[in-house]
Amino acid sequence: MNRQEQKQKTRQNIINAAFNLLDDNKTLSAISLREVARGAGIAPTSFYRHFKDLDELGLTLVDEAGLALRQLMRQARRRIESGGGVIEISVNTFLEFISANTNVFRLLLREHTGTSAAYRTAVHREIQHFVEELTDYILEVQDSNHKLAYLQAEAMVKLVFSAGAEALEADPQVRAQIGDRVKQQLRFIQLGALQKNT
Amino acid sequence: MNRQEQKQKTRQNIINAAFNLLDDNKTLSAISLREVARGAGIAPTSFYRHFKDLDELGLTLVDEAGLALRQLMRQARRRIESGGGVIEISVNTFLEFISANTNVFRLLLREHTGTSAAYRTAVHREIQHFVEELTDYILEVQDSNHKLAYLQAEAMVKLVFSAGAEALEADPQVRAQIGDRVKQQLRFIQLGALQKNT
DNA sequence: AATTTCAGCGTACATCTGTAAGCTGATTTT
DNA sequence: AAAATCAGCTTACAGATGTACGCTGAAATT
Repeated sequence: MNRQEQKQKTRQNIINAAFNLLDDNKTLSAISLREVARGAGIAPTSFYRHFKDLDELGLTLVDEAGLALRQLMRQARRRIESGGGVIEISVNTFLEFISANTNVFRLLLREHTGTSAAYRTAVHREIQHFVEELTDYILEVQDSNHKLAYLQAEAMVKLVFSAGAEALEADPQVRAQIGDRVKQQLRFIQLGALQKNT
Repeated sequence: MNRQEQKQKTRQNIINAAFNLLDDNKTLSAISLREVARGAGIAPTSFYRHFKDLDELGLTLVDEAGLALRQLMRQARRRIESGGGVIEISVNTFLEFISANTNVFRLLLREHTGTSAAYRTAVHREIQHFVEELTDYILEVQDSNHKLAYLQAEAMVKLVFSAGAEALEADPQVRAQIGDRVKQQLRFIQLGALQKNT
């Protein structure tokens, strides 16, 4: 194994260790360097060979979470193109994402209203990207004006994230109910926005 | 001054100190006993004369926040009775509340998605109360069925809280824009729910 | 007046934190 | 083959944390 490869691997270990710490009711600002090092199987001080700061690690995690979010969007779009109700498929895809990447979503959720301004804005940017993509999509399929479409998209994303927050702590069975509920609410918005437009 | 009175006063000092610590990017789970004691002007160990735990203090704070939320609802209802658009007045009242009780709202917002399950459910309960009150109100004025009204109320509350989160970090000028935006979004929901009903 | 209660204090300790300093040994470069 | 690099280690230290223990003096009770 290369030296660079080895370093990359350790770096990934650190990142994974940090994500795993989120399981245990931790915020990014609440995890400690030593904990992370322990989880990654390295000495505390070795951490500095990879990150200048815990903050730098934190921002890296947010970036990774954002990346996952974009993959989620791509997947949803692909599924929609192969037919099916947009709302139905989007919500399902989102809920699957939450089940598969629990800690990634947890991170986004917590840091969105968290204590670090840097993390907050970083997460906000990712969500904003989400909103903009949805706005474009609405403009494509729904014939509306940009401002209206944006308002609609923003409201929808907020509701979906909010539902995701609930789903995070619920049994799979309850999750399905949460999904159904948010789907209906999204339809309210869709109907309302359409009516407003005409 | 009575002994009891003095104790009450110190207790309030502790509570105020804790609320003030939220200013400075702290979660309930991130504030330390010693910090609080320092802020309240007592020795660290004296804290235990008033609270068993930091957790006990935390739950007390959540309770106080819930109380403030109910007062907010009462005020909004009173204003609505003296005439004016429901959405308009509700959102305005809510935004005023946020400006006047910044840290109370900050607390609710942070702990709602925070790391302590106990705080989360405590906050959830308060918000749920909010949703139920709004459901009843909708049923009064809008002639709908209970399930639909509940869905509508829940969506509205979520959007309002979400907007509140944004407002919390914005200039007063931007706050007004946020208010306008959420008002429009609430109208989407209202329109959509009405249409769905008929 | 004598006794009990108890809010608040000071001291003390074990545990955790971030990080500075310098070493080691394998990998890479020359 | 010799030299340089550098990921990871050990040791060390100064802070911060929660909290156990026992004291004090004023207020409340008897």
